[in-house]
Amino acid sequence: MDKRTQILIAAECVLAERGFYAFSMQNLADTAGVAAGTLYRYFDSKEALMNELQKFIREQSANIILAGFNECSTAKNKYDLVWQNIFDYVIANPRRLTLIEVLHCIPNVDQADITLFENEAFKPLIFFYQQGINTKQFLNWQLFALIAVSIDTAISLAKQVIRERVTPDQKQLDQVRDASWNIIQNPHFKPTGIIQ
Amino acid sequence: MDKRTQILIAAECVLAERGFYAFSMQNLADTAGVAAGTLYRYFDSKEALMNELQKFIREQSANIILAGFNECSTAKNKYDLVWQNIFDYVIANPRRLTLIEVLHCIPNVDQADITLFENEAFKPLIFFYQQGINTKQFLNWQLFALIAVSIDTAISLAKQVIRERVTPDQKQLDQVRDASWNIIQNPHFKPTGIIQ
DNA sequence: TAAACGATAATGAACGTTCATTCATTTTAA
DNA sequence: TTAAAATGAATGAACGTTCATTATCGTTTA
Repeated sequence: MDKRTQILIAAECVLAERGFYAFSMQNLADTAGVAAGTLYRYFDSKEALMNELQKFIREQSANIILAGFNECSTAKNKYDLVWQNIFDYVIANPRRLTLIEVLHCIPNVDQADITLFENEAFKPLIFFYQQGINTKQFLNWQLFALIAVSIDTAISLAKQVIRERVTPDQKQLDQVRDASWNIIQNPHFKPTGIIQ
Repeated sequence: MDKRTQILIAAECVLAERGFYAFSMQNLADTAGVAAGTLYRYFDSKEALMNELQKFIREQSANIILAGFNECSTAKNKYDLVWQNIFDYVIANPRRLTLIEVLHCIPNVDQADITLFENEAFKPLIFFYQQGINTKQFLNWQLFALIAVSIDTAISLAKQVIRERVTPDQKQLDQVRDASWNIIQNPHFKPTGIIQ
C-alpha cells in the first residue's frame, strides 16, 4: 500500500479513536508509523491533509455503498441493496458520518464537491432516482425530497440505533426499508414490460 | 443577561463562524467581550465548557422545536407543528446539528443525557409517539423506527436543502410532511371518539 | 452622609506545554 | 554514485490555564 493511503487511514483511525482534540500531526505520524516530517512529503499542511481525507472517505464510502449496484436486475433490488448497504455501513462506521460533516464544516475546506451525493462516485444513485422520476415510477417530486424520505431513512435509522443503543431485528429493518420504498412510488404508475 | 449565558452564546457563535480549529479560549473571550481568565469563573475548563454548551443547545433546541406543542388539539396538528418547527430550525441554524453531533463525539463529554430524544425536554414528543403506538393509531413498530421514517424526514430534508442549495416550495414541504405522517399510520386503526 | 470595608467579579500578563512546520542530515534504492 | 525518500530535533507561534492584581458594589461604621 502506498504511504499516502497509509497516512490517510491512520488519520481516520486517530480521529475515530481519540477525537478531534487529540488529533495532532505527531500523533498521526506515530500511528501511521512514519516520522512527522514525512507527512509533509505527501500533504502540504494539516489543512490540506484534512481536505484529502474528506475526499478519500467520500470515495471509499461511495464504493462500499454502491457495491453490487450494477449487478441488480430490478429497481427494487437496487434500492434494497443500497438501503441495506448504507445501514450496514453507518452501523459499522458510526463516526464516519460525523467525520464527513465535521470536515465539511472546517473553514477553507475545498468547497468543490462538498455534498455527499454531488460526488462523482454517487452518480449511479442519482441517475437511478432521476430515471424513476422520468419513467413516472416515482412521485413527481424534487429529487432531494425523494431522497429525504426514502434512502435517507437508512441513515436516520442507523443513527437512532447507534444513539439509543437498541438492536433492531432484520424484520423491522425490512419493514422500514419497504415502507420507505413504497412512499416514493407513484400510485398511477403503469409499468411497461421493459425492465430498466 | 447573565454572563454565563453570554459566554455560551459567544461560544456557539465562534464555533459556527470559525469552526473547531479556530476555537480557542482567547478567541472565545474576545468574542464574549470578557477577559480570558473570566471564562474560568464560570467553567472549570474548556472541556467543561463544551459540556455545558451541549446541554445549553439541547435544551434550547427542545424549547424551540416543541413551542406550541401543547396548544395543538389533534395528533396531526401536533405532528405538523413539530415537523415544520424542526425543518425551520435546521434551516435557520444549519450548523447546530453538526455541532450537536460533534460535541457528542468529543471524548470525556458527559455521557448522561447524550441522545437528542433522551433529553428530558423532548419527553412530550416521545410520549406522543408512545401514545400513538399504544392506541394503535401508529404502526406497531419499535419507537426509533417510527421516528426514523417520520419526524426525522424533517431533518433529512432540511439537510438536503442546505447541502444542495435548493429552495423547496411550501407545497413540496407539505407533501413530504404528510407522506411521512401517513407512513406511520396503522391501516387497521379504528379511531374512537376520544380526541387525545 | 460619607468614608471604610469586605466579598465577589473581572482582569490580562505570564507560564509551561503542545502544536504545526521546517530543514540539515541520514537512509534507501536504483 | 546519485537522486529521492525519510528522519527527528529544532523552532516559534499558539494553546489552556493560573494568579496576583484591580474593579465593582452592597453593607457597615463613624
